[in-house]
Amino acid sequence: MLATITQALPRLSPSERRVGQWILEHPKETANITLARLARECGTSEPTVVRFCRHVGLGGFRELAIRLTEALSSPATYVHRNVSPDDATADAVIKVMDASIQSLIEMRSQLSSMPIDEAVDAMKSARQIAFAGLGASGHVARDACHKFFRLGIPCTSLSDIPMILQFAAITQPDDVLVLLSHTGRWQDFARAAKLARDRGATVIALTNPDSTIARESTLLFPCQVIEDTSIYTPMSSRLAQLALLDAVQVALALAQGDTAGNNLRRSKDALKL
Amino acid sequence: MLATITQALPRLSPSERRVGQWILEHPKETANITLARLARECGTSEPTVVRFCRHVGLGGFRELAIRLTEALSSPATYVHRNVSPDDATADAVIKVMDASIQSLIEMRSQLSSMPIDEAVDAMKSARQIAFAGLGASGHVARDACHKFFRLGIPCTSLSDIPMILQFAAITQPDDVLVLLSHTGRWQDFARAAKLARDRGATVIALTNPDSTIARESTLLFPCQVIEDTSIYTPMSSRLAQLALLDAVQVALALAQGDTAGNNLRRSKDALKL
DNA sequence: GCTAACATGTAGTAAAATTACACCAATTAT
DNA sequence: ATAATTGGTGTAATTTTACTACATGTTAGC
Repeated sequence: MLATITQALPRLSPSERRVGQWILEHPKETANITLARLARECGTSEPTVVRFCRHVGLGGFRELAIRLTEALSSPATYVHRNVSPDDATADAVIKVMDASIQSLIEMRSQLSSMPIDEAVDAMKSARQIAFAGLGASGHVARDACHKFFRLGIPCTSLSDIPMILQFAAITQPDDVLVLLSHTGRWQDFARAAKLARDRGATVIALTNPDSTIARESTLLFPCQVIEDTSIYTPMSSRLAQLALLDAVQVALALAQGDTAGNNLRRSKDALKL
Repeated sequence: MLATITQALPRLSPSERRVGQWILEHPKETANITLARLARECGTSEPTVVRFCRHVGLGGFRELAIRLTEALSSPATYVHRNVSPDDATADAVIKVMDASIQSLIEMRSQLSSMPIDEAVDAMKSARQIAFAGLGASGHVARDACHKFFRLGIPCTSLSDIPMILQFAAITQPDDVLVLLSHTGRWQDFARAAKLARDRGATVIALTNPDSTIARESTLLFPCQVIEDTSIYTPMSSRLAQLALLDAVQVALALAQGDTAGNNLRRSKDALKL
């Protein structure tokens, strides 16, 4: 959460930035402050504070308190530092690992705000599930497809724009389309989301909450991008997405009960030598 | 906090006890419920809930939410526990996440014993790199391929046995073959490793150290499999492998110096809109 | 110099938490 | 046995708090 704020800081307006800075300086107090007091403390007005919350991907001021206590009580040990060319290899490797761990820890602390139950509901009764992603997200999509199909649900993975759009155009109401995008910038994804939603399908997005795709989707799993200021930094958020999908898959398996248990067991047995 | 409530339970009045019990049963929901709803949920009135809060040593209802999220998000260690069918969804999801985090932390602690520098050396001067994996590891292989090729080195990913064997049979001394296997059991992989090594190529294995593949390879990155006693447990080691390859890639980029920097920058720029 | 987009604050509204008070039941004292 | 007292509980009013709609000012672009 604190990382999200730090990262969002530069693209905020002056007054909102003051709010963000104050929070970063007094995270503990912010946990149980009142909207009015925080506004006064930052020399601004209440709506500005609320707008700030929205901009960092929160539903409102109330959520800020929750997210913040969450962030403070989870041990934030693996701090993200950038890799620079003069790092010794060992240092660099550790840094990369730490960044990965950190992104998972952050995701963990945000799990409670994710619509997992809703997603599971939609998937449980789905006619088919399609996972769509480009580039690095394409791998995630394929991985997810491979994972979910073992539960006995028809799955596809789509990794180019034409296929995604075509799929969206012929969805049925009980289809589920899962969109994977780190930035949420691809306009065609948003178009696909709208298409599918208009046809009654459930659109689940794992993406930047402050994006078009997020707005066009039925269910949103916010995945903030840790902006990689260093070109060496890999996409740790990719790992987080994978882990999140793991979690959803397990939740779905539990919801399915015996069916899933049997399917999983059979597909594991098939690999035995 | 939850302990405090449990402890206070017997000395509370009937209606307040109902409140306490409901909270203990639904701790996650309580975190962002409203006073009115909680009262209705427990079949009592709002003041009773407030009185309950006072009785367990809190200043008011608002503090309850804070203390509760604190309690829920604080478990310091990410211990791996198995998922069982009667877990509430939220619990299961947290467990899966914890398992993933734990596997990365373990990998981090073993980094120093891994032949990263040797691997980087081999890759830096490689004519080409091939990543081979089946099933879940196939996705890892493709991901790695996509990642390393941005450094300007010719890469392929191989995800079926015949292709892997064929590739191994025609390798040249400055080729690198990376084998990905969780269990290390596939005999054909070991055969491929031997073939390639006989032809002078470098064989890097990310696998179970106690396996044939491990013995046949030039460089070994030991990846222990967290034996999944529960069929619901997903392959967390997959994440660890991904993260490890991330780290190697960054190490390689640093070793390449300017070349890598430029290549990375160019491939990132190509995605800009 | 005008328009459009954005930033920010004012004032109002809805909702949520808290408090004051009244009622009832059970127990105790007369 | 009945009146009085106490603890528990809910109703309704009050206050606080978060949020929204709107208006004003400010900056950037044509």
